[in-house]
Amino acid sequence: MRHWLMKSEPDDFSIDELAQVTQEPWTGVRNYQARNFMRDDMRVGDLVLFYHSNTKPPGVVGLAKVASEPYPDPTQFDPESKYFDPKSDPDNPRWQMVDVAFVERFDETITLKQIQSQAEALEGCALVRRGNRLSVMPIEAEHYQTIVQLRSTS
DNA sequence: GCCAACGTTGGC
DNA sequence: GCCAACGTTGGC
Repeated sequence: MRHWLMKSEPDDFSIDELAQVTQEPWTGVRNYQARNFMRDDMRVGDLVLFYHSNTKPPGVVGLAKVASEPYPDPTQFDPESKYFDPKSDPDNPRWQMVDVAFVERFDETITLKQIQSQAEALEGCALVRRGNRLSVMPIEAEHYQTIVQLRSTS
């Protein structure tokens, strides 16, 4: 099983909303690298660190899991959507995504600051690399453990 | 609000 | 194919 981190701005879609709806299509990813991870590498049941970006404080706020095979993101064909992509061909959709299911909401956010304090253990982790803007990224199993263990030490 | 980092676009 | 201009992300 692989581990992932998926970012969302809580104003857009938060862990609380995921907890309410239980499962949600991960629409709106418009970055090829992030798409490729969802399309090519995710498997149903993979665990996901749910990350809130552009908020105070940014950090991991809970756990989710991959809940579907990849399929075309419908918002790319919806002219009313802010994710509409007029260049995407319906016969060969450009953007694929997966559904994500709620697993757990943490009582307290594991802040980016806490995560960065583990720089040594997280060597090579995309999340702590400089200038990283990927919204979907793989996390090594050991790094996943390092991050989740920050729950009890906070 | 600022700005560094990075992706995309388009002229050549 | 290069690269400058521009747009977006996201921490601070």
